[in-house]
Parts: sequence; C-alpha cells; structure tokens
Amino acid sequence: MQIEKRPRKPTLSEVAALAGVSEITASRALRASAAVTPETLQKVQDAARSLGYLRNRLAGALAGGPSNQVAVILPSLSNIVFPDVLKGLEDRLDDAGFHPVLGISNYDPAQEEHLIRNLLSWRPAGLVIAPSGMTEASRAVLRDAGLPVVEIMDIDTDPVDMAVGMSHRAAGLAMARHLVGRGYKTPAYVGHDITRDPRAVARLEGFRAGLHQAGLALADIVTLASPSSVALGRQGLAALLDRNTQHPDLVYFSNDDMAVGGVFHCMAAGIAVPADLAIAGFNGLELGQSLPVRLTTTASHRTRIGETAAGCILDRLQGRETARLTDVGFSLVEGGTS
Amino acid sequence: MQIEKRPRKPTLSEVAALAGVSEITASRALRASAAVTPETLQKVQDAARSLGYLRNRLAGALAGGPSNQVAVILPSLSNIVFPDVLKGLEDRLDDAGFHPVLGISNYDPAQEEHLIRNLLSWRPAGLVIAPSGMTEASRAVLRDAGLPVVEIMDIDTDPVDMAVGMSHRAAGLAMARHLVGRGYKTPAYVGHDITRDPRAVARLEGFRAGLHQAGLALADIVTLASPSSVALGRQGLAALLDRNTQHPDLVYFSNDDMAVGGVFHCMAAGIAVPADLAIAGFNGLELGQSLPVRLTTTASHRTRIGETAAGCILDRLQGRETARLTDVGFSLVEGGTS
DNA sequence: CTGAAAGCGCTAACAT
DNA sequence: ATGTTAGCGCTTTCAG
Repeated sequence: MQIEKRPRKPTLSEVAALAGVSEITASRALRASAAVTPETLQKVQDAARSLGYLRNRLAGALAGGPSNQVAVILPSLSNIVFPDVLKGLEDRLDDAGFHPVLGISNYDPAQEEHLIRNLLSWRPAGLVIAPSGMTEASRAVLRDAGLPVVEIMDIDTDPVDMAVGMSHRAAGLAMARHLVGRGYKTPAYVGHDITRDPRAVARLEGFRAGLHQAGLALADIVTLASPSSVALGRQGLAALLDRNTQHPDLVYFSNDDMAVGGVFHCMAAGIAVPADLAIAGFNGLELGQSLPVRLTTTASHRTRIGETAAGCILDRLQGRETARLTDVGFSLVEGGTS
Repeated sequence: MQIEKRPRKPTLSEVAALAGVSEITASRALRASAAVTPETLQKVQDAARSLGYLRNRLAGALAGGPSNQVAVILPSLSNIVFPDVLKGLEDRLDDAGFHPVLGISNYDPAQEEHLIRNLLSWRPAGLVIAPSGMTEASRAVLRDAGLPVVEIMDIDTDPVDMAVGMSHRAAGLAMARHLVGRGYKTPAYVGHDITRDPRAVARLEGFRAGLHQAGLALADIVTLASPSSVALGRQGLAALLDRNTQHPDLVYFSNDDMAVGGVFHCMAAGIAVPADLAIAGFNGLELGQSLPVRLTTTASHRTRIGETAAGCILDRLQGRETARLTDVGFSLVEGGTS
C-alpha cells in the first residue's frame, strides 16, 4: 500500500503511532542507539517503511544528537591537488557515515572567514581546512567552536588544534640535495603565480637552501602570474631559455603540471631530456609518471593527507587520542628526466 | 571585552536581551529578512559581535527557515571529470550562498540509494546527482522528496525532475563522422572498464553507428577491466597493436586519459601520429590539449554542466521557470593527432 | 516596524 | 526494555 496524498512528510510520531509504541522507542529502534526488542524493532521498521518515513536529522541534531557533517574548506578545486585531498577525506569519512560540506575560499582570507562562520552555523561534527592566510578572527572562531579542527597541507605552522601535512621546505631541500648529488651545476626555476601559494614558496626556499649548502645558487628564475598549468610550464620554460642568461642544465618547476609543460616544450623544441636539460617537478601526479620518460619529482601524499585528517576528526569524536602534528612525509621519485 | 568563560554557545535570545529587543527582532536583524530600523540593526549586530554569537542554522531550518545546503552525489572523485563538475556546481552555488554536501556512490546503486536517504535526511534545498544505475526505490524517494533534483551528465534518459548534460551517443557519432571524413578506413577502439561507465558505452555505440553509416566497422576492440588512466591507455594500445589482426589506421579511445596514454605509447614505440596511426579521445582535458601535438577529441563541458545544474536548483528555488532537459552540448576538437 | 505565542521534529534525562 | 517530560534554538504565523 502506498500513501496517496502527501500533505506533509511523515514524522517520527506518526511512525510510532502506527507501530503502537512511544515516540522515543521508535526513535531508538530507527537509530539502533539502545536496546530494543527484535519484535518492536520489526514493527517500527515496518511502520517507517510503509509510511515512507525519512529521518529528519535537523531535528535530531538540534535535540542533541550527533551530526555526521564535516565542514571542509579548500582554496580551490581547479588544482588537482585538492580534489585528491578531498577524495581521501571523503573515503575515510564515508566509512564512518560522515559527509563533507564543502566551501571554496579562492585563496581569499576574507572569504575563508565568511565560510568558516557559515559552515560552522550548521554545527558540523568537525572541520578540515587548507588555510589561505587565515585571519586572526578566523582562528578565534575556530578556537571557540568547540569541535575538532584539522589544518591540512602544511605542518610548518602552528595550528589552532591539529595539523596534517608535510614540510614543503624539506621537500625542496631534499630535491636540491638529490639533484646536486647527480652533478648538476646551473639550476634554474620556473614557477606559477606563487604569491598565492606559500607552499610553493616554501619549496623554493628549501631548494635554494639545498643548493646553497653545496655552494651553488639558482642561475635564473622565471615566475608567471597565472595559476599553474601544463601550458604555463611550457611557456615558462620557453621564456627562460629565450633569455640570454647562463644556460641552465636543470630546471626545478613549481609543480608537476608546470614540469610536464617543460617536458613538452623540450619535445617540441628538440631538446634532449635529461642530456641537454634535466627537469624536476613536485607532486608525483600520474600525469608525470605516465610520460614516455617518467618525471623526476617529489610525491606528495595528498590523498593520505585527506585520509589522515579525516582520521583525526573521527578519532577525536570517539575520544581517542590525537596527535597535534602529523607529518605524512613525501617521497623522492627518481624519474628519467634528471 | 571578551567573554571569559564559555559554558555554552550564546543563543539568539541572549543577543536579543543584550540588545534590548525581542528574540524575533534580533532574528530579523541578523538575517536582514525583514525591515528593521537602522538603529536596532546596529544594536543587534553589536550585541551579536560582543557575545561572539554564531547563528544556529539547524534550529533555523527546523523552524521552517530555508536551507543553504545542496546534496551532491557523484560516482567518484578519481576521474577528473567529477571534480570539474563539482567545481562548476560549487562556483554557482557559492554565489548564492549555498554549499554542496558531498556523497560518493562508487558507481554502486545500493550505496547511491543509501546516500540519497542519508543526505536527504538533512533536508537540503536541492539535490544534484550523477546517477549510477539508480534503483527504482531511489527514484521514488527523489520523487517524493519535494525538492529540486537535477540528474547530470547524460540527457539520453528520462529524469525524475530535471537533467543537465549532453548526449554521449551523439558525441560518438559526431566523432565517427569527422574521422570518416578524414579518410580513415580501419578504426579500432581502446577502452577502460566500461561496464561501469554507461556514458562511455553510449559513445562507443554512437561511434559504431557513425562508422556503419559510412559502410565501415571497427577493425578491433580492446577493453581493459580497470578504471581509465594514462597508464591503462598506453597498455591498451600496446595490447591492441600486439595482436595479429588487421592493423588499424585510427584508434578511438574511451576518453582523453586513455588517448594520451596511446599517444605516449606511440612516442615510446616510434609510431608517427597521425601518419602511422591516428588517435582520438573524449573530454577535452587540458592534458591532451597541452601535448606537443594537440589531441583530437570531443570537449565535454563538464564545468558548465555543474554550473547549469546549480542554476536549475537555484532557479527552481526562486520560483523561476526551469527546463526539464538541458543539453549543454559538446564540441569537436580537431587536434593534430588525426 | 516590532512583539507574543506556538511549534518545527527529534532526543537526552530521568523515570518505570 | 519502554515511557514521560522537557526542551534544543530558532522562525512562522498572527497581532499590534
């Protein structure tokens, strides 16, 4: 039998009435939150089904029940890095029956602050954020929110609550050491609009520090005022090589997208890689690893960052102990382009 | 002045008390939902600020206020297509102050059904779904939910409410016609695990129909039982060419990731593209368009699908008229690989 | 423009 | 194992 009219969504009390039990019993049965006789369970479930009952978690959460929403604030979805992180988050959250509520800050601290308030107004169970220059007000709101908060990507800063990520400075440093060890003498750098990307800046700093330790320095730098892309990397390398400066034997790119663009430029311009020019990136994207010659790069564990951050939220919610800082590390990928 | 203790989050009634107005007036002031004297507005805002008041939308929505959450169900985040769609959704939703609540179905109808109920239990303002074989029960729930529902990606099926996407069959057909027009005679196909991807199947069908119309047929087909990737495309083409069948002069790949893998295989194996072998993909990813030789492909307007779907939700919510079916179309990209 | 009353639909806290 | 009582914090009526 189906209900013919649908004047209003059926409520728990209607389910309870039909099942011949009290509201709270129906509630317990439907949530499996407390012991309920198999028979009553059955009755309630049948009643719910026959009425087409759909739980209202708004009311449940307001009445003190738990939320299964987790606010997630990312700076962008255009950079593949963040969908990867989101995937990790979603995977782990989903296992526990939680759902991300998404906000995109567009790398804007003011928008970020607005988002934080807005998402928090739904009283989520936790919040995960890839910070974009968080304002002091933002930090204060998060501090007072009384829920688990995980700042992701970077662990070089001091988090409000917890942080999960890697040291980008260390990654740049490690790459410099690796390449110095392979004998390159005149390294250059090609980057995208890194003013909005403090992590890329940190890598560059680490890279320079690594060179410096070996008595080397960057022979040249090109940075372009656009978001990173394959096309931009191509263009950036072309611009670099067009200059009448000391010719580099190696180019460190701000990330893999850019580096792959560099590789494509070399292909098109007949430059042998790595014989004439070595190339290195950052991220370890599938893209770079699928090139005819695998890209030398640093694999960032983006999905793992998401998974770990979700894990922190869940651990906290379940009263388990959590680390303030979690370093998921990185791995150097010795490809064929260096 | 800051509050020292924080025994409980401040409520609207505390704000109202401090501002010396009634609860409802404070509510109106904070929402700008009705006319309020500039003075009272100021008083209320000041009170809210000084208490560190954070609106509770759970209560608001339960009391009949609007929700600004939109449920979004996608089959995966691993395939770049869906983050692209999500980006479009987020962009448009964000403009209107709405937020996506995300669920991933993993291409599983049962999980999809579970997700629908779960997300709907938060009483979102609307729902956007890229269907994965929706069960009849799922459709029924959506039909009865009494909110705007947009099914995305495909418009070859009959939606519960609205649909936004393109005809994948038409895209395959158009590509076949284009390539036939360029004189190819022995086309082959390389695909990923298309049993889970009805849209890829529809493209293949369209492609075959197009060939048929020209008196041609597929010379060979390879499909591999894994999700699409560059590596898989490379492997697939290698497998195809290894066989002792009629040698193809053209390969249509299930999508761009796969096709780029094909291009890479050719590079590595010394096969001239398109002289020895032409290659075509689907999606129009930046990846393919950044290759030394631009990939021939069909650009799907993924982000626009997201934007348009969000627009449908918003239009409906604001009482504007909405189309049942919206075809965002596609465009043939005549690259250098064919 | 502001207020008073009533209740959204559910669950925690105590009973029993 | 089940029921009773009280709200959760807000917004919708309807008044003034």
